[in-house]
Amino acid sequence: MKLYNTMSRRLEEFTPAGDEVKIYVCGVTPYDRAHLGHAMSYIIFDIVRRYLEFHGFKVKHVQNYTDIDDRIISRANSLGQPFDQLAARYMEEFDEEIRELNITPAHVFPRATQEIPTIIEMIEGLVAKGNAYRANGDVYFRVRSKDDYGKLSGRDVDSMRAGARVEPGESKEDPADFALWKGAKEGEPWWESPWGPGRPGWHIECSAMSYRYLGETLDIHGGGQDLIFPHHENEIAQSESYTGTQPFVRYWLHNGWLTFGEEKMSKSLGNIIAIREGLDKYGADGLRLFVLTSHYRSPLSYSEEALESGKRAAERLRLAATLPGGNGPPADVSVESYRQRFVEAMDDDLNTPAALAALFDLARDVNRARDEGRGIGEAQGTLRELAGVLGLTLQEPEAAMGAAPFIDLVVQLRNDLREAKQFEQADRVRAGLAELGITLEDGPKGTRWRRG
RNA sequence: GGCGACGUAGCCAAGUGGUUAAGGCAGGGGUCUGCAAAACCCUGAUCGGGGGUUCGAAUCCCCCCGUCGCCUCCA
Repeated sequence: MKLYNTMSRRLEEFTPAGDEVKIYVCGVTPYDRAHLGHAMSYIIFDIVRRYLEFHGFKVKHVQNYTDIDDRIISRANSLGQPFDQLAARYMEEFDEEIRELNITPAHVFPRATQEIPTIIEMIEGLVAKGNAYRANGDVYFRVRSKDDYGKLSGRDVDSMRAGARVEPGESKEDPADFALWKGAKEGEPWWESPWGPGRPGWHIECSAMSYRYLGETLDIHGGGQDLIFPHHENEIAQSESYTGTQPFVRYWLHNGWLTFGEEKMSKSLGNIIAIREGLDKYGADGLRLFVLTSHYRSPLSYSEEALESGKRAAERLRLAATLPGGNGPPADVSVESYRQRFVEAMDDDLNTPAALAALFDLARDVNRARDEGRGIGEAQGTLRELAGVLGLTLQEPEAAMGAAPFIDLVVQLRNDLREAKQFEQADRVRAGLAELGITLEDGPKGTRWRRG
């Protein structure tokens, strides 16, 4: 299979370096609710993993939590609660959302605050090698000590200097240098270190955690495109300087943006839709379909219409895959050619829109065969299997299934009315259920109901 | 200013040199149904604009118009 490598800026045939594929995905900073942009990114990397496993690769997947950083501290302070309590709350929420989104959990979910020894060890190594220096209570990475700095994002240090940010009180040698360790200010959480009390800077935690759990070289490192610079650029600088091994990462994968209208969906623009809201409104499969109808490297724009479309499309696949077929001769559906289309599409840098198109065509074949009363078990099995590779559950939303016996009872009463030709009464029952979000379908084998 | 992405039917979105330009949603017509729903059948675009290369371009080159992202908050 081919993957687009941000480092080389082209498609490359993927082969892991060892027996298992080592994947590190940059996780969230739990300072607020996660939004659909995050969901998009983690759905995409879930597919990377599922598809690698589909191909028979053994995968080790690590996804971190950066549970200490400026935003967490400032939000916690403004809410008047301990930073770790705030982070814990959002990590819990995120875990639950991941579960509901049917995203395969990483094998390891390390947290920055629990990796302080590794982080300190790495910083010490960088200082010892001359890649980092202390300044007041801080430690900075010396960008000029790595001559290929900027190779991932296509920047050179000189052209960056103008825009580099220097906070008051910082004493960097070069404006482009970045913090590995930040000395604690009044009222900030801190850990003891050789440079005095402080906390890790942004970037170093990922280098430390990926090193600890996956080693010097990762097969795949992923995240949103906004992480290319500075985050991933800096990770490369730290990791390669520390280990002396190149490359730090063999394949860099970055997903495009979720936009809201014409703008990027982001906290700072205040145009976010929370994952929770999306799940409640469109369901896990609906959200996933929405994400997958676009290629992962392209920007995807949010709109209610597009999400609604995803929800309807998910329902179409679900019904095709689950409604029973007839007793007739097995359908004449060449599942192998569909499987081949699917694999070809996915092998081509995870072309999920094309892969989905194959699934929808297969669904049409299934439906057609069902209409003819033929056996469709095999075709449905293939549909379910391939949809599963994309992480679709094809399950009905689980909410409110406790009402099922009552709905069954009402449906039965309505059918009594229909048998008595009391259609007006029967239609009123149907309309009433529709108001409650229950759709009825009268078929030759009786009445079926579903949510939506 | 530097680097990058994008503009395909009402909406979302594949395709990047060569059969009739995928698929989804929405819409219209039909079949089925007591009526619906679901499903099935039929139905829509020459690819931002202009020029060029080529036997042949949505797909390559040039110019123009428009949109967006990154340049140390960010999946």
